[in-house]
Amino acid sequence: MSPLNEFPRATIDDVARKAGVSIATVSRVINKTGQVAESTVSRVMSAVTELQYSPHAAARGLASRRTNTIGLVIRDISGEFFGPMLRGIESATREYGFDLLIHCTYSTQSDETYHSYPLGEHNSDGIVVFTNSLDQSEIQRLYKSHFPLVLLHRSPPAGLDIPFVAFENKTGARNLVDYLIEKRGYRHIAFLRGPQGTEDSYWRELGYREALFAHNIEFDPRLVVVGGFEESQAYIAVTGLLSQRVPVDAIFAGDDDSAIGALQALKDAGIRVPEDIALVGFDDIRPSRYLSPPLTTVRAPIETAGYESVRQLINIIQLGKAEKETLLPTELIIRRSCGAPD
Amino acid sequence: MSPLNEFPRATIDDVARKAGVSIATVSRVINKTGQVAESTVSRVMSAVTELQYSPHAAARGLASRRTNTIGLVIRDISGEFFGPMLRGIESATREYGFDLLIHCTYSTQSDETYHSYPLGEHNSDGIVVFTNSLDQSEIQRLYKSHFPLVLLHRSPPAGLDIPFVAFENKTGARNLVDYLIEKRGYRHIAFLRGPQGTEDSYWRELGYREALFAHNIEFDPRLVVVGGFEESQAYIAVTGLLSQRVPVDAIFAGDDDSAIGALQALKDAGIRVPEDIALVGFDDIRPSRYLSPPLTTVRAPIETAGYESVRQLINIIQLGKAEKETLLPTELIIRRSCGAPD
DNA sequence: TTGAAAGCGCTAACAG
DNA sequence: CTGTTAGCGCTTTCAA
Repeated sequence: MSPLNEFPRATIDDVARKAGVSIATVSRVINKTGQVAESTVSRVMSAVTELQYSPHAAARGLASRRTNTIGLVIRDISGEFFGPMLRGIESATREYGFDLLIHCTYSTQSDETYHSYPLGEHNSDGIVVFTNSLDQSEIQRLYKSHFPLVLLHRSPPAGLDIPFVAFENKTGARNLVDYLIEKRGYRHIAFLRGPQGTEDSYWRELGYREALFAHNIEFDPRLVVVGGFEESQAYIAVTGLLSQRVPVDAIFAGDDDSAIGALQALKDAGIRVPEDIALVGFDDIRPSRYLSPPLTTVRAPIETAGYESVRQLINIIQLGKAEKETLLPTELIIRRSCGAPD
Repeated sequence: MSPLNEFPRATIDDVARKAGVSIATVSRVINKTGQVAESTVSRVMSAVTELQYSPHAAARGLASRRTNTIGLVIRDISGEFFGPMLRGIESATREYGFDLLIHCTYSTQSDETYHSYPLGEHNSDGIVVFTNSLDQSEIQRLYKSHFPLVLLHRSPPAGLDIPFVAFENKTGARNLVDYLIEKRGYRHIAFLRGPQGTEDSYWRELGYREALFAHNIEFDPRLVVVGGFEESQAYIAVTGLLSQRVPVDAIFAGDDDSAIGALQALKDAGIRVPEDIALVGFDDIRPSRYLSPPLTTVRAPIETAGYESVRQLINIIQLGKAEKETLLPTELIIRRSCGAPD
């Protein structure tokens, strides 16, 4: 009936039979566990090749209580951020010989009969949780069951001692705003926040405020609006900001996506960038260098962060421990949008 | 020793015991297979909830001979193409209740003792193969073992009857070049090929040639150079083309990435786009609309193609059949780079 | 409508 | 160095 299994795969028994040994020996050879005579090894190996034998992952997992798989939980696949991040995650995963299972929590279809946990001890050896893709209670549940966990671009909920990986957001933002003030002479710098509760946004704003404070510039709440880390929302936010008639000579968009929306809003309002108002972003996504003018921003090591999160996770799985906190440095990328010469 | 299993998960036995039924009944309730009394169902369900039971994927797979997982094989994770494609793939996967396993074939580490097949009947119910991520022999092996397979953005090797999903590349290119000739009056149109053996490039070039032919423009091989679907290579190719002093009034870059490189080459050579030479691409990736001038291109339904490939694959898995060929239509996106008014 | 029991293919003691 | 054997947690006949 099922289209599967019309031509059954070779099993460990087939290999054992063909090589004239027991399945235990085959297992030893395949997994390089225990001593096996040279001649036996080669007999087994040729049987493996001949039969095109590949161990059945489920059987292996069941017997060894290890899945050899790590899971990635994300909210959805979107934006310029995702590709590089996954590239880092995948390469670490493969480098350490694990498989990669991906799960998006976007549309939680609630027509399930029972609350199924998509990723967990039943199908992976540990998971990387991206920002707020999993709610607090689920993180807590996994944590309490001692399931290996690493958080990417978010810190753990209060009281939970879970390793996490993030950018040096505050320092990056601080350096950027310092530069705007010191080298380019701006004093009325607006900030475009990310969505409510985004940690990245929180720390970037803190860096922004610190820079203002360090230069004796009073923080003006009217200059902080919500750009939502997103093009269209940023457009609206900046349009609104301009209509307020508050003096603004530069805009720090919390991320490059919102910078793109901001740029459009400025252009549509007939404002020249950077002559009338300067614009800077954060992340250095692909389109940023192609904008007119090219965008000054802070380059975040997105791929490295992904890689590192998996490395830490595998440390937990294999050694039982990892760095509690991995903060990756950023780099200031100066382009024309801040008024710098080409 | 192992950090795992310090707090063992609930098994089907635990649930059965707590609900006062046999494990067979629990299985029936969970999988909605077979008749179970209303009252029994609710007893089982509350036991499940209470114990936070989640079926062990490996055990399930071993017993049922189904993994409930589909695999994606790609060469590497790169470019603007990847994100949207994966979004489509993931959403179909989730919609049909399958898990998604990803494998990159980029650096085939050959230090494996035996040739391991990363994705196959041992860990997935079927796989989607992206372009040329898997060599012919491996595709053949899987095909011959009747393993469910769908090819994405490539057609099957000769003689193998494998369903595939792709864009209407030829029609898209044909429409684009027709437009350049008919509406914008260009006659000396260059073409930037993709890497050797790329099917997308092959069909796009065919559309380009058809359009020339249909308008009695002789095909000039000097106008076809290799842009490699990549920024830096396209830069070099276009720079070389310009130095040849062959008349060119428009460039059709085989994809948008190479269009970006071409644009830079033109600018660096002091050539105005579109006044001196027009430029068009294919794909409509994110940066294209932000270039100066914004890029005329052909929008390809990248996400839909991903979605569709999984849908076809699941049809094979569940019904044993699928469309042999799914070609998705493209859309002409006119922007300033081809000389069109804003 | 329910339960008993036989595996699924493999790993990991434990013997030899 | 090698073989025997007992499960891993679940699905699926087959009986009741």
